[in-house]
Amino acid sequence: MTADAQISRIKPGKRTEIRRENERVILDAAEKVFAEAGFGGATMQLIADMAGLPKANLHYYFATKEDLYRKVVQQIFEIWLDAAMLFDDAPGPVDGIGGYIDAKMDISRTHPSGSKVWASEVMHGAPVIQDYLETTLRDWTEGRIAAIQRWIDEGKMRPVDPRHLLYMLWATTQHYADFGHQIQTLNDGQPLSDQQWAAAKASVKDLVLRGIGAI
Amino acid sequence: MTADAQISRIKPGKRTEIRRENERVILDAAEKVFAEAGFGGATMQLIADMAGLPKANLHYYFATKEDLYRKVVQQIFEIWLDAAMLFDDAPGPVDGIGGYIDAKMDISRTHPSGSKVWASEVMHGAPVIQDYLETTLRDWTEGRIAAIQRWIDEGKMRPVDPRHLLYMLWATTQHYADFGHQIQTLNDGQPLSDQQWAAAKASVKDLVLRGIGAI
DNA sequence: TCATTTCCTGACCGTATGGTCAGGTGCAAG
DNA sequence: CTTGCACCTGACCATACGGTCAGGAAATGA
Repeated sequence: MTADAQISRIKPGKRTEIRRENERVILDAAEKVFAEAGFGGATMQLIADMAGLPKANLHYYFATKEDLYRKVVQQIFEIWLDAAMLFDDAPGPVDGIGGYIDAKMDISRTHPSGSKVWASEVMHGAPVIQDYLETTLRDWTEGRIAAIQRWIDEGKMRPVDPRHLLYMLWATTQHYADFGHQIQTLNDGQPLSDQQWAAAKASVKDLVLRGIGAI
Repeated sequence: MTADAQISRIKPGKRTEIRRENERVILDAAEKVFAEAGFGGATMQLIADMAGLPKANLHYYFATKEDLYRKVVQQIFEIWLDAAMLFDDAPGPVDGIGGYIDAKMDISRTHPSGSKVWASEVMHGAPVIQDYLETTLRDWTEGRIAAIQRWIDEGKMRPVDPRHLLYMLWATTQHYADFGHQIQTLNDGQPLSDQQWAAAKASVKDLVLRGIGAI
């Protein structure tokens, strides 16, 4: 590797700027379209229109529709994992589980499309991210189960099945993204306001933390 | 209307028998295919193959793909509503909510495809069943909220937000169908056994009923 | 038996989709 | 200025899909 190559990599020129920006625009558009129409219902033309680019340009950055979809799902998976950090350093379930609920509820509000794409992917048998489920997600889950079991052993919460508790956390928090349209319809067609979101978070935390006897 | 017409309607011949049976076969196949591939990913050919019928025969019974899909979704909606009966006659939250959880968990096990089609439909903005959401589901929800509020007023459970409690019930029970593949993967690739299903039901009921202070 | 209705289906059609490609445009290094 | 490379795109192609239809098979009632 030459000094020139290093310099050109350190200083990103207009070229790499364009690539980065266009990939971001396309991925954002794709996430929305995949969430709204599903993989089969989404078309490259729809994504191109939403991204404001010609269809052929999409194929310049992403070889196939599957390739683009795979990138979208991977992007979501990383957001999930980042939120999971909250669990780690907490001294007990109130901070750990409570903080995790807060983080996941925030993601459901800020990244509803991502959550829907993930849900759709899993519902269809996880054809793209099966390996992630079997490695990263499984490892993460086992670690969290151990943490919860530790809290139980320390008497910080009731002896509940950690696995089903995790499922409840996932289900409840993601429901506000995946079924957001249903919730909005039952809210007189209006999206939840800031206050309503706060109330939702408080309700979920209250119900769960009471359920596990942490408060 | 003539007497003949009445008689022929009372006594179903082989004709109506054939129609009923074929419609059932097609609807069952369609439910599976729609659940596995989504509306856009499902093809009439796939449904026909799974039903063991020529594609043209599907169009004899169901005019369009949308028509077939609509019937599938309506079929699921009726199952949901039937399960909701459990709520009505219960004297308190332990029977009412506990029974509702039992019923919905059973449906998640016996009708996973239906649950997935419903979830997919809602995630995509409920293009087909929006009117159901705004009428039947809204009315049912308001009625259940009133029932829960009554239990709260009678001191049979803690004062929780009934609406978010309902969302938690839906989310948690349907999660076992919609995310069944993920749960199976985290269960060493094996479907939940009878005992594991019983444990799941017990965990959900325990967590929820403790959370609302009913036990 | 005959007439009528329902049921069935192979072959076909128009369209929309994912993907390709040749030929551009414009930036940047030498 | 020249060269090279990344970027861009209108036009095109093969395929697969939803849906149609003509014509036949089977059931039913008179």
